[in-house]
Amino acid sequence: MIRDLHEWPKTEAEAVAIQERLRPLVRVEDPPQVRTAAGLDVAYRDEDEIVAAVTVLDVTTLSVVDSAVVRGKAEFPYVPGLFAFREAPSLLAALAELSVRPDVLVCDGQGLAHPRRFGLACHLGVLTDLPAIGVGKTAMGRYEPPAEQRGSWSPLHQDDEVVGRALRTQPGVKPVFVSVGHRYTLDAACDLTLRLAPKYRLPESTRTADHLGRMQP
DNA sequence: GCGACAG
DNA sequence: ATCTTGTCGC
Repeated sequence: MIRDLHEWPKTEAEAVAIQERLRPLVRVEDPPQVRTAAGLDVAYRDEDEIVAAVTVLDVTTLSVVDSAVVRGKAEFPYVPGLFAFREAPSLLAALAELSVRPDVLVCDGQGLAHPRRFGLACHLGVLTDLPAIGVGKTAMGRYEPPAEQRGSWSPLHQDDEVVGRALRTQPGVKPVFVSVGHRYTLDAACDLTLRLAPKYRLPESTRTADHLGRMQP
């Protein structure tokens, strides 16, 4: 179910090699019916102490139906492009404590919108084989600002390909950056993001996970 | 040398 | 990510 957890990298070169090995396992396809969505977020404390929080929401009511929190240590430094190696171990531990298996992971970061097309959402999706999407707060690539109204979007380009979308979840507010993680399509990922963000810029799933992690003593 | 750089 | 005052809006 969860692969490669016992061979976490010690160097950046090992980390890149793992990304390139797992990258072909990403599948882009229509997701099955989504009734619950998990929001994942990590809060940072002192030095390398981190708190991984996961909340599972009913996509229709946006109510929290399950949650888990795990305190841990960052086993990898923050390196742009290798973000998953810092947060994924604790997030996977938190996911393992859930009693409800979510239909999709909504990750705080990128999926295919990544220099090697294997961001956090792809990594978590492949390791768990759960559908996953990435909803980031900053762009990894170039884009034209979408129209000001909620729901409008524009393609996010990296090199010469479309790796995601800049999606306006609230009128007149900076867009979020949506990309496929695993077993999802870009269209479906944007639909889900809009359903999860009826009131604020970020999906309710990441907001509740963020609050939960921040609340931990 | 200068700017970029998920969280 | 986190460090931080006041301000605007619901």
